[in-house]
Amino acid sequence: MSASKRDDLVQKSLQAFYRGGFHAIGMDKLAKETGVSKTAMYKHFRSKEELILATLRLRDEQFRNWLMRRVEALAEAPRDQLLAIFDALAEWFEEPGFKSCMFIKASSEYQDRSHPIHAIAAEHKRLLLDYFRMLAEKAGAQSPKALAQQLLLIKEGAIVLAHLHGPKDVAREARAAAAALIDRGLADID
Amino acid sequence: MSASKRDDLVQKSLQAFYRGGFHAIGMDKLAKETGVSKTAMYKHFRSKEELILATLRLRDEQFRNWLMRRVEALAEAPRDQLLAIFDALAEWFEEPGFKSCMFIKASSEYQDRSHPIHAIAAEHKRLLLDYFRMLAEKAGAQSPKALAQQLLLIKEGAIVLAHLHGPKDVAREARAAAAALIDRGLADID
DNA sequence: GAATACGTTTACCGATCGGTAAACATGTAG
DNA sequence: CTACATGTTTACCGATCGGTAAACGTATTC
Repeated sequence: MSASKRDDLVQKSLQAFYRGGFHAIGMDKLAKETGVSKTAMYKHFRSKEELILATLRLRDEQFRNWLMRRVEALAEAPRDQLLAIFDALAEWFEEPGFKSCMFIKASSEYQDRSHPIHAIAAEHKRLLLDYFRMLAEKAGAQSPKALAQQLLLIKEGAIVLAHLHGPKDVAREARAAAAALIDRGLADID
Repeated sequence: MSASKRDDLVQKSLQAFYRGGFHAIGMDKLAKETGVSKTAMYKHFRSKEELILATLRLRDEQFRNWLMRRVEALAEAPRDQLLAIFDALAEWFEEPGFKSCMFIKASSEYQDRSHPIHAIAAEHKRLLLDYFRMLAEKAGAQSPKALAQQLLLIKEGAIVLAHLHGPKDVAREARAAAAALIDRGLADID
């Protein structure tokens, strides 16, 4: 029960931090929301920072898993999968609880690149970049790295603007921009 | 002296919040950093939130002014000015103190769209969108609104990734993506 | 049943949070 | 010089911050 209780704590902390922010959610509030006593929390994690790191590791796994599964479900050909990224994003933006990206928010609250929380956020984006590049390679892009980076730019921008302005036009224009860049990145001659 | 002292407080608060984050910088620390006593601060602003709003209003003005002047200095033709946005961004990313966008960070810490701080951040991006659209119109884009939105997506993504991964490749790929979308958005036939 | 071990709750720590009241300068008008 | 207004400092408020020690309950082992 101990291992699952720890997982339960991390899962519930993840939701609380996602909804409320890292600095804004204190350990007392977290104990109340998760139903785990403060002392119990400090038995599993030595500090708030380590708990946050654990929630971010879980979120990284959850999100990338969700995205890959969704992309595979929406399209088969690598080229179409690159575009399907933005269909998946559109679905995410429409979810009721959508509140931007956990890692963008983490890097906003822990701004120093040397901070472990910032570093894990950067790593998450790096892994997404790797995923995009793999798809771009399979699709036969002239420069998979450049295309992946460009698509990641659009994805991050879309998240930020969907959070600020609502999902309305954002997902559509992100998809349109991505389609144009994919077309261009896969053309035989440019 | 009163008016300039207030401006001075806002200016110094802006720097402190930009470097440290909104929740992380308390009013005591702010008093110490700005050299203005806490009571004096509360004479000018009824609450921390109002002070934050004032810093964001100043930042909005500063940033949009800087961007427009820089774009005008870098290019003359509207089409080139659209691209020059990303040259200006590249310069910004290379500045020593660059730590993402104040408004992205504000919306990360005050996530509810109904919150005044979130709202002012959304408004800032809306004003940038208007500026981009005006340039796109002057450049003769087929759909100025769509092109402006796409360029804004890239800009926001670039800021996020420059903050997370450093300025290295980000500005270059942002510019390349923008160039492609501008080409496409200004073509007579598509 | 006594002793040991382990996880939970309760109560508490000093520091800091946002915010305020009262004491204290300082300048100006009569 | 007095009287009043203005602005600043000092000291303080209850609440909450991240984190901890000790009391307590419960199960296992001998």
